[in-house]
Amino acid sequence: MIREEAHLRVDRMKVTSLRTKFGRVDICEEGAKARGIVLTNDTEHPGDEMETKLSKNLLRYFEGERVDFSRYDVDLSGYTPFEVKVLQATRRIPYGAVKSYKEIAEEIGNPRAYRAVGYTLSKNRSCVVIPCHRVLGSGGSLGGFSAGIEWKINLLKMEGVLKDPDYLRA
DNA sequence: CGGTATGAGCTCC
DNA sequence: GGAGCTCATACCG
Repeated sequence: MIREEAHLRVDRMKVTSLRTKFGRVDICEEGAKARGIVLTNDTEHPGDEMETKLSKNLLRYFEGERVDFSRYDVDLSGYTPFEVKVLQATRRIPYGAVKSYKEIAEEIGNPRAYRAVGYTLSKNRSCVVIPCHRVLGSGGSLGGFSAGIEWKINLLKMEGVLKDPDYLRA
């Protein structure tokens, strides 16, 4: 019984890679639910790209289109209640906008947990759909990014948030 | 810049 | 079940 359920899950699982101008992006979907979006520092590409609604919209996004991912279903299993609140608050940041770690902490009713907010975002499995690149330090500093700070800079520049000289003073 | 306060989660005993 | 550690922070001098 457990085996059959596991099998069904595997059948519903789609994994593919997208070629973007910033590097390869790996995505994993289960049914209509985003399970993981990984920004890699890899330029090589395994081959065919599977077409799904999410992959098509991600490609549009990486081409510079203003795509809203806030209605996509995202897998939040395995996260603690605190982490879920952080990730949901982060999801509500619109395209081209930013918030600070502290503002996220305040929004979820735990104003001094700004440091824990950063730690939580470092564990975000679904980049872009949960736009953790839109969370910066409170003075406008970049903060960190687990996929590499270049990704954060590129995405923010693409969304029109950062002008070129801005990231020189990280 | 450097130090300190700070909270969530994890590991070890 | 707590001490001790790690973090993508904030804020002050």
